[in-house]
Amino acid sequence: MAKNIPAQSIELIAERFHALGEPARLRILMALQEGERTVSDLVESQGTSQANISKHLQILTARGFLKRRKQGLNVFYAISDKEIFNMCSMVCGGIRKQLDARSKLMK
Amino acid sequence: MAKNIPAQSIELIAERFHALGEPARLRILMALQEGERTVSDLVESQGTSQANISKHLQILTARGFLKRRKQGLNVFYAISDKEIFNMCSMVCGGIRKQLDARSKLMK
DNA sequence: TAACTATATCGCCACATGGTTATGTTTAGA
DNA sequence: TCTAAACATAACCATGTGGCGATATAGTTA
Repeated sequence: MAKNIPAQSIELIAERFHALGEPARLRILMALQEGERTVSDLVESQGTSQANISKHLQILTARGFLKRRKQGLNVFYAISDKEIFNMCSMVCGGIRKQLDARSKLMK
Repeated sequence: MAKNIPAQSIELIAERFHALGEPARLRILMALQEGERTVSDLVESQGTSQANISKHLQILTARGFLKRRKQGLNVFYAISDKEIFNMCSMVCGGIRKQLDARSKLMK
């Protein structure tokens, strides 16, 4: 399946996981799950500074998770790789398994 | 699919992605793909310090990716959640798509 | 052109993190 | 019990990173 991943690619893969390993960025992705949003929209819904949102959007875009569309004064961001959510589901499954195993040990 | 993820879980998901967002840890996972290994095995194959390997193993274990088995003086680590590799495959797919899109722009 | 709005970027600071060396702990064997 | 081996943990340092406020830039409108 995921065999024989060239050593060089490891860095690229890590970069992507790293980009997803930040609650603030995951929250942005969740917000975008329902459709494209402007920076201002996100600033409002996430309750953090505009500079902060822009920085996170920049990272997610550079890693290929988001796409940018400029329209007048606004910039719309949208999910460009929906696989993200499958990955989140997998992670959730793992967490569930881990919690189950832990609660069995506690019995 | 991955809808309605409670806000509280976001932190847990991020923790897991974060654990995978480190080349050194990904390399350990790749090495374990072929079966369980002792800490010494990994120290040798990864070419870094034993303390460093142990620290990474601790993180991967705490996040539920690895399991530990002690035998005499040795400690064997093994993959406990094979979904990791599916996730890596997804990420690789994303990278490929991104590179393709980029090379088309360069034509 | 001037003023305003939306976004990007910069400079800074506090904190997290990866790596190293040194030390502790556990287990096996003499 | 003493020593040595395998691993874990602590202490430390250098670097990376998330957050903020301030500022620059681009596009709109008057």
